[in-house]
Amino acid sequence: MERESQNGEYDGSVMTEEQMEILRKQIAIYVVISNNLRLLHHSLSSFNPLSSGMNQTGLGNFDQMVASSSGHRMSTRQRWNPTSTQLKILERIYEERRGTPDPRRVREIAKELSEHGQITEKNVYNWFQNRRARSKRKQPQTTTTMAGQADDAAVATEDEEERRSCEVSGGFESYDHILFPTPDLGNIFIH
Amino acid sequence: MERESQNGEYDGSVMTEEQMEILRKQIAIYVVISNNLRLLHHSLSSFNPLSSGMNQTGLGNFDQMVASSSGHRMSTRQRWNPTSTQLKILERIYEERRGTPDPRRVREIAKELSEHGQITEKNVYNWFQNRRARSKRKQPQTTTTMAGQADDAAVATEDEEERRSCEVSGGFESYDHILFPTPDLGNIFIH
DNA sequence: GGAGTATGAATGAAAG
DNA sequence: CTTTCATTCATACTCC
Repeated sequence: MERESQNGEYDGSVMTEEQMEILRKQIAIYVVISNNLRLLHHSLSSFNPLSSGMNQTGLGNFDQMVASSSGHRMSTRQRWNPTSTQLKILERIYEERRGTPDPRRVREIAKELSEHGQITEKNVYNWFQNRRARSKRKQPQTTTTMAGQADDAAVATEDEEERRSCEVSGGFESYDHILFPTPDLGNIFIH
Repeated sequence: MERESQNGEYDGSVMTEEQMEILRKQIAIYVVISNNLRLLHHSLSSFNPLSSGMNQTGLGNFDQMVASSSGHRMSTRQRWNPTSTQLKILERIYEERRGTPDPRRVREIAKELSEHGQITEKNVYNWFQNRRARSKRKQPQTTTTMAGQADDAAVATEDEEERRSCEVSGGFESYDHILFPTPDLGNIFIH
């Protein structure tokens, strides 16, 4: 991209709607990318606990954010925490049968998941309990539109409820050229 | 993203140091990219305020993140922070019904408080949760100097097999709150 | 500008 | 099942 946007150099010109749309899409993509990277990095950390010994340093913020999962802070783990593999399996099972956990099924699941780390039936049971309970409360998550108008510090943020699923991540592959660009940040913006 | 097989088969294979290093670099790059995008978007917003009508494209809401700059302080606020008015009201409500986080009244409260700034039901809910939890912790441990930081009594449970996976997921639900967040997208953007 | 602290948010577990 | 509690993580704010 040849615009000098990064420097805030606009020389008077303002973006067209079309350009804005492109920008929005790019931003959207980066949101997904960033998130995926975060998750990836995160899971990698758990797969390679030895890496905690190696440089937590060097990349600053991101590492810091992720580092907490591999720091030494976890010496006092008393509460079960699913491994990434376990979580993935749990999520998948949850997707299959969104219904009742089924006491018998719980046993099976626990058995299966024990292959990937310590786990008890109770853990599985609780997980499903929480999973369902919380996914239910997430619906009315209608972000209360806030009207800026206040004495204190109102923020007039337009906020419409839009619940479209991850359609963007679907067209993810076509952005490989974005995903693995040269470190030259000047070329971030395509075209 | 595709490096983890569906069945969670990972056994011995772990990233090499070199691969890790590459990953780190890529992540680092995206950290910068994201940050730049955020800044860019921020400046664009001021150029084209009309964009607010379309910005809620269903992805992480950049605007939420950016919008916070119009709050109290100039600092970009990623996480919700009650305005003084909101806090005052919250405290008052808390005093009224000390033991009741108001499962159903949360909505009312959120509605009311939205008059005084950005807020979601979740924010209100969390606030009461924390308020109660922390006011309770203060009492018994009066003058416990170290307060919440020092974890007393290291339980020192079984340490073998330290699973430090956190909220990694392969599922969708798990990061719905990131992709479709309540006004807080802080996880992605680090500063 | 790095350490310490206050607090918003996430979540496993348990109570109701 | 629903609601609450407890613990922990992450961040922002403050102060030196």
